Amino acid sequence: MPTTKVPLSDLLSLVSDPCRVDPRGTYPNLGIYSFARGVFGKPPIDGAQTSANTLYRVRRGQFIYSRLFAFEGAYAIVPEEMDGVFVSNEYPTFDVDQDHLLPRYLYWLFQRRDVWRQVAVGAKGMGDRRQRVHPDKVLSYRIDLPSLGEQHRIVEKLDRVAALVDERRSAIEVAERETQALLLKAFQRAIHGAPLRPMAEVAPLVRRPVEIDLDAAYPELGVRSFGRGTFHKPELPGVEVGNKKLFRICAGDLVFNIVFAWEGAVAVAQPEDDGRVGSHRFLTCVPAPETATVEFLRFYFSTPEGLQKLGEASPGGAGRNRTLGLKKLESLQVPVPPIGRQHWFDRLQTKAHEARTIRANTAQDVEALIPAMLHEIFDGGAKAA
DNA sequence: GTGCGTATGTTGGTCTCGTG
DNA sequence: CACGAGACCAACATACGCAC
Repeated sequence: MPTTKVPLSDLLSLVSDPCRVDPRGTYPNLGIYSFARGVFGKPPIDGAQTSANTLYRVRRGQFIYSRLFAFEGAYAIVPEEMDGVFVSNEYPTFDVDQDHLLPRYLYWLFQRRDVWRQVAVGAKGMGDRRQRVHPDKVLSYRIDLPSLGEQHRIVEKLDRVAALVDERRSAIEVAERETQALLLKAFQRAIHGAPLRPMAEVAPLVRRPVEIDLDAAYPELGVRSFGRGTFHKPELPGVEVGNKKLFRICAGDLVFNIVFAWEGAVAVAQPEDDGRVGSHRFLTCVPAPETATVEFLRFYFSTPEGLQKLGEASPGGAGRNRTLGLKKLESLQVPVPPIGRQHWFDRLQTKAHEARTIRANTAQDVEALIPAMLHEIFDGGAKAA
């Protein structure tokens, strides 16, 4: 590219429009999402509540960032609808010299991780997990500055592709929801008219106590809420087990995290989970092969009906900690259609899962498109000197 | 085993104090 | 005395473990 590098200080000027806080006033407020995902409205600041005595007004088209989160891309252009909104002193704001730089071009430039990283190099803050970025760091960052016409062309191109990506993304989301809805419909058909039987008969509790060897290590298994499956916790050395009882988990177990079962902490132990252990908070149930399949039951506990039953079997009100009662689980009634119908449904689940994997891959490709274009446009050709 | 309180981790934010 | 940077705080999610 036949352009020269220009420091942002030639194009941006740090501005500040301080307003003394009036305790009788309220001040509309904005925040900036990390990863350059734009601004968001925050609840207005109440002049009587806040301890700040100065707030700063921002104007549309200004370039703004969060000093605390610049390292992870909290940069934005103030949109039309946020004109005149207030921010604290943690949000440096700049006027853009629009005769030479399109705000939208700057927006696209700051979509790039590379740029965040380069601007934040040497950022202040050692002991703290965060690193503030000083406005001088931003102003001294040097960018390629093509002509306004060229900037227009680049912005137009990126905006066009971004719109397509958005379209694609929402199409994927729609397909995802549709699959889920179809699956639920199919499930309801599968259980239509099926008898209800207690868990104790359908998938009795199977506990496999572990003898603790002080020299051994015990890899623990966790179950995420909201049906998000299992996860691996670090190994627990035998000496650290203390008096906690551990139970072995086998692939194919239906595992309940009893504290969070009511919000969907139910999963099927996968082959890679086999042999891991869980505390007494993790219940493992094994379906009787001729009666029920584990995936069928897991699905039931992800439906509104199944979750409601888990909720009813989980008393307690210590915040989100609601322990699923053991006896209550054993007597919990689940629908048990003929095993053939369950297998039919499980095949549908497998198909749906495959479709979801394919969509996830497509989604990944789609999401990679913009970063690839940014790379090509902003650092194709000449390397920074 | 159960129910419940509490510890710990994560994230997004403001406060305040030492210092040049 | 303004400002920068760590201290501190709030809200929430997750995990632990005591006492009955």
